[in-house]
Amino acid sequence: MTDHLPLFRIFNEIGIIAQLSQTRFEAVMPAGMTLAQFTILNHLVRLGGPKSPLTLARAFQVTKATMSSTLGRLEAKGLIWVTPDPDDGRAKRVDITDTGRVMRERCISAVTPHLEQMGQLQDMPTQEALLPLLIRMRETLDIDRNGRN
Amino acid sequence: MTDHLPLFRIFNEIGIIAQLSQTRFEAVMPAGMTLAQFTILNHLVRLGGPKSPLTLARAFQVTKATMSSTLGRLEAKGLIWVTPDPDDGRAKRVDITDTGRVMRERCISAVTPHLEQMGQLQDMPTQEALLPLLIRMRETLDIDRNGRN
DNA sequence: CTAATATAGTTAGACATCAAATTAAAGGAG
DNA sequence: CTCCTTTAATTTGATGTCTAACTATATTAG
Repeated sequence: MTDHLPLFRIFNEIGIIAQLSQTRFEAVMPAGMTLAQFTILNHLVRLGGPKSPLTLARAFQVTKATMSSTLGRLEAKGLIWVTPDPDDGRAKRVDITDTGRVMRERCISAVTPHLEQMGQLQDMPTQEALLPLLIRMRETLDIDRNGRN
Repeated sequence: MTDHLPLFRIFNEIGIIAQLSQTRFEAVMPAGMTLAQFTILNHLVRLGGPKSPLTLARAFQVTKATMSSTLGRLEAKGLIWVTPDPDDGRAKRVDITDTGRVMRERCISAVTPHLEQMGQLQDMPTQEALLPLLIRMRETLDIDRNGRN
């Protein structure tokens, strides 16, 4: 099987790369910060808050349960701020705090040099070629998925 | 940051694809079987057993602790067979059982049709182009890593 | 031979993740 | 207005994963 279907090998390589790169990121980040947590802070800064937990879950394609748990940790650390949605009694609104902004900056400062260094190991054309292929692949998986949220 | 470094976006896409594809696999596999567990069974069949836990950990680039935990579950289900290494009192030898072989076959049968269907959504040239790029990328990450095992 | 170091595995504690079940609120059908 | 269904979020229990600390055995230095 693994021999006949290149797709299986592709998924295999992707899984290993995802694991290795995530571990690498987290090793240089401020203590206790994970990629999942950073990504949420970054999203709130770049696209602007507030966002509902469900919106965030969809943006990162994780389940509501996963988002619930990660938001809980961010809130406990004072990096985000969660309030009830005044327009919908079921929903909440999540936004980044000033502490959260500072933490995001620290994460970026910590990670950027390593990212640049890694980028040099890999030539540019390779990177440029890779991205569109990956995006198409992700979209294919996405279209086909049974909406989890 | 995410806007300036293509490498960051690449890792981002890879992370999402890894997550989605793994979840997809596990949804169609026999109940209780995970990708990690299947991969170990498959490895033992394809390359032949027995292998030490450490050898397996290296093959999949996970820590010994991770391998220990997954092997524990496979053994509890009777899918593998673990014995002390007669030549080295610290080591163990892991091999697949007949039950394990049957389970591996069931996993392959369950997953293959889905994999083929997904392969058709993605044209062949794209797949062929992708794999070598990913392999190079993984090797780059690998060379640079601080050996975990 | 003994002491220091290295290697194989396990355990403990944390986090992200999922599926399934639960709670609470909103919306729609009569 | 009441009942049913849908939606937002949480909780529970499982898995894979990591790091750090630990045990036990092997190897190497003196």
